[in-house]
Amino acid sequence: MKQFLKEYGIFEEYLKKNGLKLTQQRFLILDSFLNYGSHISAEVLFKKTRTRDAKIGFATVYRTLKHLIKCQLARELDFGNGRVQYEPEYNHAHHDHLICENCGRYIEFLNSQIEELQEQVCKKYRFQMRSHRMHIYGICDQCQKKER
Amino acid sequence: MKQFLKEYGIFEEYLKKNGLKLTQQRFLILDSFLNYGSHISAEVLFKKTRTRDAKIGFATVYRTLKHLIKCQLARELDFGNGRVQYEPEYNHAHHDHLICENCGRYIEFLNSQIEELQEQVCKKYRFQMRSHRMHIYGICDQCQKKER
DNA sequence: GTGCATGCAAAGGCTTTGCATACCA
DNA sequence: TGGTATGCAAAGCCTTTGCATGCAC
Repeated sequence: MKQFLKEYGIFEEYLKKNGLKLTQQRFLILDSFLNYGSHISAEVLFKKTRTRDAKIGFATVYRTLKHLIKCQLARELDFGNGRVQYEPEYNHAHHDHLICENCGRYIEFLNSQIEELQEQVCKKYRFQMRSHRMHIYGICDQCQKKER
Repeated sequence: MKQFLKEYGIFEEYLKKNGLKLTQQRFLILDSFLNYGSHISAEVLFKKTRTRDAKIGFATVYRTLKHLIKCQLARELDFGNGRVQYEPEYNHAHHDHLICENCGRYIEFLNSQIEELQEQVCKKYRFQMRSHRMHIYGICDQCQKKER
């Protein structure tokens, strides 16, 4: 629990502000989440956390994730495979995803020209953008090589 | 059942090719789907079809939708609200969506520059694109006006 | 007639909720 | 001490599957 001090601080502040309690479980889940370092499903996060606290429950993981989203430490991602993924949001700039339909790998990318064009589109439709997601589905480089 | 002759033809051919049967229900569901003219959920499609055939079942709607996707008459869309939406694919060029988080309205748009940049991104990562989705979430013009 | 299709209901998978107990403040 | 948090299990929601009956071919 040495790194991610800022994130802990944000979570602590959020909990205090909302009259919520600073429990071991909540910080254990946050820590597992941040240490995973990539998109993670609630199930995997549950399992990861369980290796450190054998009694943790599924419901606690889901409830904690909701809090992490509220204080913008986490972000929800739905790749349309029936289970929501979560990824760290703090200190993690906006980006889009290439999703390999073969191995399930996610590649993050950011293209400022696309971002700018998105804003232009919104202007044209007088649409007030709050967030946006771009998902490109296909086959990644490594899987293409394997197929040959 | 006068319009959409081409779509009926495509479905018929698909069914025959795969040794499937041309049932009333299947064509009734296809017709309700095409006549709806916009993104539709399985539940709404079920209800729409039910007004024409009081005995139609949920499972038949889902099973038929799977076939419509296979023969590319329909396309699945997941806006991350827990239920999948379906939209006509035949004669309906690729486009992206602005999704109003207030009223739920979907606005379709297409920006060829964005499309081109997406291909460039894929090239850079040697990623073989199969499909892509861009969803912009926010508040639509009409809802902004109402808020004032 | 044969075999796929249907409709019903039950089961699945993921997520949320209810409730008694535990624990932070 | 008082009230929120937890863990368990049950319930919810959307979708799929199993099965007996029905219907297309």
